[in-house]
Amino acid sequence: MKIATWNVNSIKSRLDAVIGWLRSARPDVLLLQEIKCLEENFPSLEISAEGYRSAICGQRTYSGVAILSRHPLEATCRALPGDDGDAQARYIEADVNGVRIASIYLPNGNPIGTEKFAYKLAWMERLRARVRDLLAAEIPFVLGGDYNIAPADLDVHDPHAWTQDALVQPESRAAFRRIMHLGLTDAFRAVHGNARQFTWWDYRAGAWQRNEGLRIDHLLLSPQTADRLADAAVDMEPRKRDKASDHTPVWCELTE
DNA sequence: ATGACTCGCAACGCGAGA
Repeated sequence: MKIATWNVNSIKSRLDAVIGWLRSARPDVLLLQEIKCLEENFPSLEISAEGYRSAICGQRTYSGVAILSRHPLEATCRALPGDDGDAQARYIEADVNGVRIASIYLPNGNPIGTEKFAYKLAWMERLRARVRDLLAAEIPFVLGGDYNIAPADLDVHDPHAWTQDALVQPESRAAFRRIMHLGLTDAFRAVHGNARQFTWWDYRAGAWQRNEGLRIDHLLLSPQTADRLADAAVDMEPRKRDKASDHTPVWCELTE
């Protein structure tokens, strides 16, 4: 079972790229972030024509997440529990082939010291509670998405240049570790050890051409799915194309 | 360089992203 995640920075602008990647990479499940549209405007027909069902959590202009699946999927929730007042479309969860799968768009949190940063940390605490509950229920899961966290300096092209950024703050990284320490596995790291590999490159200043990026998109596996981890990688091909998203897909393969 | 691009909105520049 191949599960991938990709922040597409608008599904409307990236529909051809997504369809092309579905055809070439043939994932069983593709998690999308920043679809930037309401559910009613999501191109479900075009996606369906490629053989994929979809579950959508949309909003106007910003954010928005989706789960595409070649297999039947049943949405289990369309918001991260823990704050009924949180209207941002950043979390959707579904069961596919006996695996609970979530598409996550974790808040960016910049600038640090603002309510945006506090929202990020609070959101991460809610995510930790969700992970704790899934583990307690012994539900096998894969939580994939744009975590907006570069877990270590290895995941940052120039750590010195990023010291004031919410994506690398000690509080951000500690919150990420609190989640990981519940017993999760970072699929890319489990397969590739300390390889230096980014998943996002700024559109500006030739960051892509200079390979000046961050590794902020992750697939986090529960113990039962980590047992089944056969392979994982970052696919750089979509980032090379014209009109690319600033993120590129990350995928993992689970044995059946 | 508090920059640089790219997106949606529906402005005819702005906010947000990371």
